[in-house]
Amino acid sequence: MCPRPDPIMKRRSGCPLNASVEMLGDRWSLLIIRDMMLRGSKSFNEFLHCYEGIATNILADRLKKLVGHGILETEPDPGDGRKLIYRLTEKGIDLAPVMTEMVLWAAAHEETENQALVMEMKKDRTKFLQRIRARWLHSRKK
Amino acid sequence: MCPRPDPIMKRRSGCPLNASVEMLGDRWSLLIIRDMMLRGSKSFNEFLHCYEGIATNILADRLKKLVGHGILETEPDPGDGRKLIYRLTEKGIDLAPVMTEMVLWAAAHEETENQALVMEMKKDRTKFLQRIRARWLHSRKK
DNA sequence: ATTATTCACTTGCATTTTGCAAGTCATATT
DNA sequence: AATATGACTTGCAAAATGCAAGTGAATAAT
Repeated sequence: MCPRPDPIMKRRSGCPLNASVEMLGDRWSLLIIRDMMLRGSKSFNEFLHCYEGIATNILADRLKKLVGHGILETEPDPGDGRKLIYRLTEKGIDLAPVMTEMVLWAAAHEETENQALVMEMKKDRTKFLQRIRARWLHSRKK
Repeated sequence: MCPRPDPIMKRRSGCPLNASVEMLGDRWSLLIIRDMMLRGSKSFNEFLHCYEGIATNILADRLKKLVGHGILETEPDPGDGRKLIYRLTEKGIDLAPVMTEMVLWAAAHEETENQALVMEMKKDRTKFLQRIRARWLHSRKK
């Protein structure tokens, strides 16, 4: 009885950076989260049409893992029985600072596009993060 | 003549987050950088004995890629001809804020160890980053 | 009411990456 | 001269990735 839902998920180490890397250290997870935060993507098809072009099987796998890690949660679309709505959890939206630092780092050291976004982040990091969180809060209240 | 050394390295997209993910989005790169920043590791053997246990071929590959991305640089050890000294470049040490946010995120949402480090980061993020950079500056002046 | 389309996935299969064990080879140490 | 160390390669099995082509339920069009 009462089988603990997540007894000891074994990690390579207890280091917090390692925990992050095991959840997010691949070529797609953070891009999915980016599309949710910045473009408001929330369905399989919207993720599928991200600029980088993820394959359907990989996307399905990553969504499953992100939900499993409590970074995303799902809800059936009330207006369309085929659709599933994906949303960032609190834990998920808390990745905004990570994403911001990664964007600013690359923008500072590589040739990248979307300078408008970078400028907005650089100008006032705190305000930018507040805006992302505010949009998220707004989107989740029915 | 004059073959441009890095003419157009093609990425999946020009998004700065994608650039970061393509350089750092795997299960080892950031752990190597962590060991350099926090433990002062600087040789192949030191990286090899990180707690998570990386294999020699993967380590060699990651070091090569990190050097290729300008995140690390090497220098032969003046005292021992077998040894190579790896050091973080300016671009590499600039990853400190990324690492910090990833650590704080995992510490906030997962069960992790090394609470001393986490506390130090949380207490005063700016001061923590300054200390890391100061140590790095000190280690690189001969 | 039937047909076509959309949506969120699976499945099969080839390619690539990862991981382990065992070399290799140039210094260093004894 | 013999042994050990440091930084890698190499071979090979297993896992992850990527592409194309399904599948099956729910909706939209005719």
